[in-house]
Amino acid sequence: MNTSLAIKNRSLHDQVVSRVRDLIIEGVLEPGSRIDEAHLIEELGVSRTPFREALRTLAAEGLLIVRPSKGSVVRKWTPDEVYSMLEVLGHLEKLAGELACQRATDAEIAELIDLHERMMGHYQSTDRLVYYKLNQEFHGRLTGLSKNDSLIEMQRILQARLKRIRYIGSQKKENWAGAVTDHEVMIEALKQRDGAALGAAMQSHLVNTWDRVKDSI
Amino acid sequence: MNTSLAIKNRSLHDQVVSRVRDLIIEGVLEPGSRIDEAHLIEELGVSRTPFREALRTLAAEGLLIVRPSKGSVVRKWTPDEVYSMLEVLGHLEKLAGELACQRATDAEIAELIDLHERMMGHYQSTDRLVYYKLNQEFHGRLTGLSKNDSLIEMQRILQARLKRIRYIGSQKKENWAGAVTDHEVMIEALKQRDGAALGAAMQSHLVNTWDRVKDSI
DNA sequence: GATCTGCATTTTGTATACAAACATAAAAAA
DNA sequence: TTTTTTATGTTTGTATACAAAATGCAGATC
Repeated sequence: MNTSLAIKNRSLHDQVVSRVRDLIIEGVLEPGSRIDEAHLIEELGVSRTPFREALRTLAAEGLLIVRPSKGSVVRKWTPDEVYSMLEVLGHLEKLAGELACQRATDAEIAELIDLHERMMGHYQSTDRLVYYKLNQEFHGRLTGLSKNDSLIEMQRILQARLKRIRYIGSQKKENWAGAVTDHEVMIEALKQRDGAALGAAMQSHLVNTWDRVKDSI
Repeated sequence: MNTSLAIKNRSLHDQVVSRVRDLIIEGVLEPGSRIDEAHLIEELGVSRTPFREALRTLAAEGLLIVRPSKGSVVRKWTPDEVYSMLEVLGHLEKLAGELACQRATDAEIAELIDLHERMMGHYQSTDRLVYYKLNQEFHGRLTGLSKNDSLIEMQRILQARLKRIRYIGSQKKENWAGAVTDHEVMIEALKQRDGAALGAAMQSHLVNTWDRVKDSI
């Protein structure tokens, strides 16, 4: 019943939060749909108290909305909201790119280049899901190289909110090719430690993301 | 007992969250100190369940840390963390300034100028606390003119985390004068709708903030 | 047929009880 | 004296019970 909750050394709260977060991000719980407390606590094998605490955490992360006395619903983003998130995320990743060029070690850059190569492999073999997952990791890791914890945190929150939408946007073939081109430019700038170029590339990558996803929201 | 919790049309959760948030921001609950559940529950006149849900929300906002089985503590920022927050906030407010110049109406700009004038009045009369409060409002309102909800939200989170620290940093007289000069530059750029200048001014304002606060962390 | 009203059912919100983990301090051993 | 052990009280975590609110539906009314 509570099979996958058996990870040790993590509080029950954290486990419930990440379980439900995954259900939202993966689309098992559809945007706009109501959270069925009774059903989910049964499924997760926890009682209402920790489950509801987890809902509060997820609401603060922006993944769902708690409507007083009317239950919680999975948050559904309007096109305007998606645009605003991409606008901010693009700006944040621009900063991340600039800082990464200043602060990353050569080894860290090499690792990221390696990750990029692996992504290219999955692009060649049209392994969409693996590419998508590595792409999330790529953006997270690159932001990590900024060595700025607040930046990393804000990027992670926005990335989590956008995950579903980006997944949908990655499903058209021509979109994918465009994203890959963007990444090539980013990697080139990172190799040269050209902060301005990397920042600009990351920002325009997210502007392009809007073009790719806007029709599927 | 639960006197000030009597605001209508707000869920108990929201009321507890904002009450405790205020206690943290105002420094009644000191950074690093443990949250005395029993005591605060008594004080607020609520039971543990909604109180603990509120703690989860505040933890997600970054104002406190829940240590499993060891209680919650008011989050205490390291100098590095404060620097990282200011680095991000400066960058976000730079974007806000640029967007505000594009998207704000003339009336909105006039209102902000009016707020600025009022701040100057309180600067003249060395009314530090009022100035400080209006200053928070100024930054919030200016960010609001970006018309970007995600940006507004991220700015608010960071501003809440930094509130105490900025208050401390505003206590030296020469610091205050510097901040006022920054604001003059910002208002001038806003009047001209010069996005680049306003963005740069806002960013450098936050860089200067670091200089003002760094010794009092 | 459409809308309203009242009741039963379901769902949500809060309080409380119990169990588990932790902290403290006194007693025992080294 | 110092360290370890054990006992005790306190705090935290979770489950559950009860109260309040919302929802759905049947019958009444227009």
